Amino acid sequence: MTDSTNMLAVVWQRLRKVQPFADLSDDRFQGVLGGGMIRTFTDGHILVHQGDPPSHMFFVLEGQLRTLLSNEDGREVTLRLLDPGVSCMGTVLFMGGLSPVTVETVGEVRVFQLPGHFVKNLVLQHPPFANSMLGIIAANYRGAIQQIDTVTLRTPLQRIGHYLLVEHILNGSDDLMFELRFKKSLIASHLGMTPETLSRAFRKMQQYGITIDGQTVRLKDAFALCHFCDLDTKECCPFRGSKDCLICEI
Amino acid sequence: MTDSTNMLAVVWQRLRKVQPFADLSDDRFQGVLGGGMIRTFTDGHILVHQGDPPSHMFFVLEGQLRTLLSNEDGREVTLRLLDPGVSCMGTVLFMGGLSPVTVETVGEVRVFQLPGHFVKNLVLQHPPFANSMLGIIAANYRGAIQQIDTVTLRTPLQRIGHYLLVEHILNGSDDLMFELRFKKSLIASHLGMTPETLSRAFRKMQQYGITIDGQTVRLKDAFALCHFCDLDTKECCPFRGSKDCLICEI
DNA sequence: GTCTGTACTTGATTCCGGTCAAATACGGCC
DNA sequence: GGCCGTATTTGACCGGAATCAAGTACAGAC
Repeated sequence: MTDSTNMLAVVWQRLRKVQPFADLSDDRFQGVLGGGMIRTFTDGHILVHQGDPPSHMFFVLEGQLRTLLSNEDGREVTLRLLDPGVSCMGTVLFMGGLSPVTVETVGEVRVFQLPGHFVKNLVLQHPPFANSMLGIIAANYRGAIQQIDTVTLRTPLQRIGHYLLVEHILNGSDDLMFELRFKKSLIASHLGMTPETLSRAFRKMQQYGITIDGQTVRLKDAFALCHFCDLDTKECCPFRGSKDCLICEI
Repeated sequence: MTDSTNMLAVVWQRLRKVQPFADLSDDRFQGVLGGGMIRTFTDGHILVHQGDPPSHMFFVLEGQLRTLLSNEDGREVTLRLLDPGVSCMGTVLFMGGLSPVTVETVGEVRVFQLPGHFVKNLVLQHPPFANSMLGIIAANYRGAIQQIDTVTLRTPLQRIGHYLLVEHILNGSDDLMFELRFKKSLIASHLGMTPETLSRAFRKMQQYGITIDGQTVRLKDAFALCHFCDLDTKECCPFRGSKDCLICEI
């Protein structure tokens, strides 16, 4: 088996079942694989600069990416933190104009990149694919709205509580202990605060029965984070409406 | 001519040439009109509550709408301010789940509302429509990203400068005087600050040769707002790259 | 093991924007 | 014109997060 067949097998395995490819026929998916390429980058590599014309849609195969905004004096906000199976720049392709975001690797990363015109053609030729793309973009939009909510309407403590809650739910919420997926400085940047503030807020969370040690988060009980729940998150909570949840009670 | 024919004429005139309808055939557009309905609301009416399941996509015919987020203690951020010809809730339909935003009238408003399932069907049946929807959603997403940039990376003064610049460009940028489209408290809410801070910042703008008197904005010269330009906005600037622009020079 | 660089924590200080309160301007109405 | 309600402005004050500055923990190189 050649190296490139090996790689393709990896892509297949990673991307076959995720949006926007899940609804494609095997044939068409094969065509997609042929239309794109696999690339590997080292830590801190910039895949797209703010202001570049968008050329590709990227799918994370291994490692992590982040999308971010920055201003002239070097301050930055992290918009999204991407794990394997997740895509970026798909939206930007349809915005017209230049990319408002920068895409940067976090550690060593392997991505699958698909040319923009390829994605656009697929949208026009294959309605279910267009539908998937709509779903992806809409989901990203929801994330952006969530972030606006977070940075404008919540205190640092609430932001972190909410972030931990979402992570906990993503993690299956069956364990009272889980690992932070990203290093703290990135989380701080995502939540629109400095690492110092994040650190202090983590300490304060002990009052709520939540302790953070390194990358490990420990919860006193399954409902420790309920205090930070909101309508949006409640929808995804496996204990939704449980009598033990103080918030859901109300 | 009956009243309802009159109304339909208004809708036709307002919506025929705007996205996502511009690319539809007259026949299909007629079908769209038949599938939706026209409604009128008074000031402060809530069309959609945060947490409602999204049911319709709305198009402003006359008046203004705003979309907003709010938290438990009544603080709110305005996400978008909609003038006639603009739509909302289109994105939310494709997000799945409940609406993260509230939609509220600003003054008396006439809207055209199209059922969600109607929009979704059209997307599946008519690829160019799907493409338009992608464009709309992507544009909204760009707006959201712009807003994150604004509230996290810019000072109040910069936010307002940028806001005025965009308004100026939308206005055609041929006049050194233009009117604010929205009342100041709404603008403040959109920019993530209090009316007091907005007021003080307006005053400071005099240093840059920009005076605000009531709803009227006066610029010292055509380049007074260049100080607040960014890459994204530069793309839309009619004087882009002009030698007279201090910023573009660099 | 030490050394080194990075990430994180902790403390002291500063400053910006929010809050509260009061004054003022403005538009609609009679 | 005068009156009233709302929007905006202005001022005084306060609090919380950023900043600056050390100090600490930790992983990796050797």
